[in-house]
Amino acid sequence: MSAEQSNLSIQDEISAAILQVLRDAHSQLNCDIPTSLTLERPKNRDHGDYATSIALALSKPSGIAPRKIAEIIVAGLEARKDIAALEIAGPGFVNITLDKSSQGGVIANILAAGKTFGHGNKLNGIAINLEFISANPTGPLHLGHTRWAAVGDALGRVLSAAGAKVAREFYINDRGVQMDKFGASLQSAALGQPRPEDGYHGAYIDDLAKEVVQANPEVLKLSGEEQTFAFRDIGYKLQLAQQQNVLDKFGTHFDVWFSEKSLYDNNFFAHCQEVLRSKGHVFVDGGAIWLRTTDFGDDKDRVMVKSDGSMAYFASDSAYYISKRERGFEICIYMLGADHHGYTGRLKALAACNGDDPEYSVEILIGQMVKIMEGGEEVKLSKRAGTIITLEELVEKVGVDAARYTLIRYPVDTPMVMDVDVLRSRTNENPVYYVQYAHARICAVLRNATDLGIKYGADLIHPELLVHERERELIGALGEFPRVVAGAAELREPHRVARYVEELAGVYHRFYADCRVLPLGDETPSELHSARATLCSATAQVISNGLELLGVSAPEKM
RNA sequence: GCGCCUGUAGCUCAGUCGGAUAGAGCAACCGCCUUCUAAGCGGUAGGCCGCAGGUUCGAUUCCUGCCAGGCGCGCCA
Repeated sequence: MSAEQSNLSIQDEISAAILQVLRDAHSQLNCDIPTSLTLERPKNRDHGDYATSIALALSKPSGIAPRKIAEIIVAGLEARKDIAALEIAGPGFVNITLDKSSQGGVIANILAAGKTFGHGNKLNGIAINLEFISANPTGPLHLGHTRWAAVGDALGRVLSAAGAKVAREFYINDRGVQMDKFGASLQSAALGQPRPEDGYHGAYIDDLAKEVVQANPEVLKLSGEEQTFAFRDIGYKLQLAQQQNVLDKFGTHFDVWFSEKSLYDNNFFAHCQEVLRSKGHVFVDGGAIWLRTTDFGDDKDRVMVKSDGSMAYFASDSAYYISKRERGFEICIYMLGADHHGYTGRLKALAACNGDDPEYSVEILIGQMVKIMEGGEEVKLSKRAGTIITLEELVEKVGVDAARYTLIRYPVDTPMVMDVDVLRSRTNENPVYYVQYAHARICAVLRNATDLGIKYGADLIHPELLVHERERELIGALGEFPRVVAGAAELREPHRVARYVEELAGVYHRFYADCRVLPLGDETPSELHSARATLCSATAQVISNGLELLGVSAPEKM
């Protein structure tokens, strides 16, 4: 139902109408007419509620002056009742001012759709595999993972809201020498021996080693390699559970915890190798088995099976990709840290080797570094992990909502600094509170409305009464939400939702300052009070829906 | 050397599938609570959108080159 609603939004209707006018004038224009058109929302209110520059864009291909084309558009729209004014401005912009009563439709849509307002069908039915975090289960999750824990989760929510079928996956790197080092580190910690030089040195290793022994005292009876492996396998499960627990508290949930090791069960890797071989890109050189990724633009070919018969990391990468495709995902999104951006070439080439269009089936998002400041200095040391601050410690410092919101509100391709002191503050400089405060404020107004017997709801919108500049601004902002969500999903940029919600909160605060919602003193309740309260409830709904997409709570009281 | 990312107000950053006067918060200054949450609102001030070319009706946005910073270039994982 939400899909139909967003299709029926007033701006979509008008842009469709403009395209129809242009198509009708095809013989005159004699050029290609675009298939879609997005109305802009002008910054300057003198330019109407919506504007389009399509006349300027079509001027060149048609050879007709832009103002002339604008006239055609205006003539074609003039009969519409939902448009109050049409104006041709500057070189050929068409400015559209909506009829006041037609704006009420937005409020009705919001109230009818409730939690699903903003959902759409832009990515309807597309099966997307969203892989993020993907850490070694050999220690606590740290800051580098934290950005993805927040952004990846939000992106998953946004993609789902746009209609995609999303599977969020955490790839557990539970194979290879890191795991063995981890086992050896636990073993030596438990036995009170010095840690291996290239092992893990964080303080958490001691605790974990104790836990392992406590849960399985018999490991102490083993010896040598057998004991190392026992520590590794038991410690791995405990550490993974700890990661899962922390993520759960952080509000980040996965559909699939995918074990790298499992790629080698039941000859799956052999099957993948055969798939790639059958497509002609596997070769043997120097006793190693390679994938010829240079066929598709990679810098160098990649080893899958080393000359000693052991598996290179890329073997897992390739098998994992094939697993995703065989499980029916058409788009595989990888969210990687900046230090892994060199993977782009090989992952795209891998897809091409599998016969896929890498531009479509593989998307790689690179997240730049996160730094954390406290007291004007960079925080580097973690008590637990020894070197790098952990996700858990960040949450202890600033709380889940502030941490998530701050991580999400910036585009991922720029490095960011989190200032703990700001995140603990409760003022304008802390956007999460700014937005949450707007929501709590509305809830307070609505509670008071109920106490005063002021009714509000879909049958009390009275759009003809909501003519104050601030009211029109607010209604206009509310109507943008579905487009913002669709854009965030399409561009894989959940931060757009955060920025929108901040904007909306600001518009609401200004409305609140200028438009009294509830009766003053012994003033008689009127339809305007109900209409404004209804507008408030629609705003609360949209703020709440926006925060939901970010995994941030929308408190009713603060 | 090659590749990816970044350079916008004093600070932290938005914006850009090319559009009308480049935005927000902080910091500075001046205002607004005898009635809905002041965790809020209004105002003043602050800009060669890194530099130089190109594309065009129009470039902060696209292209090229340069400068500066971050990151990466293993039969490691």
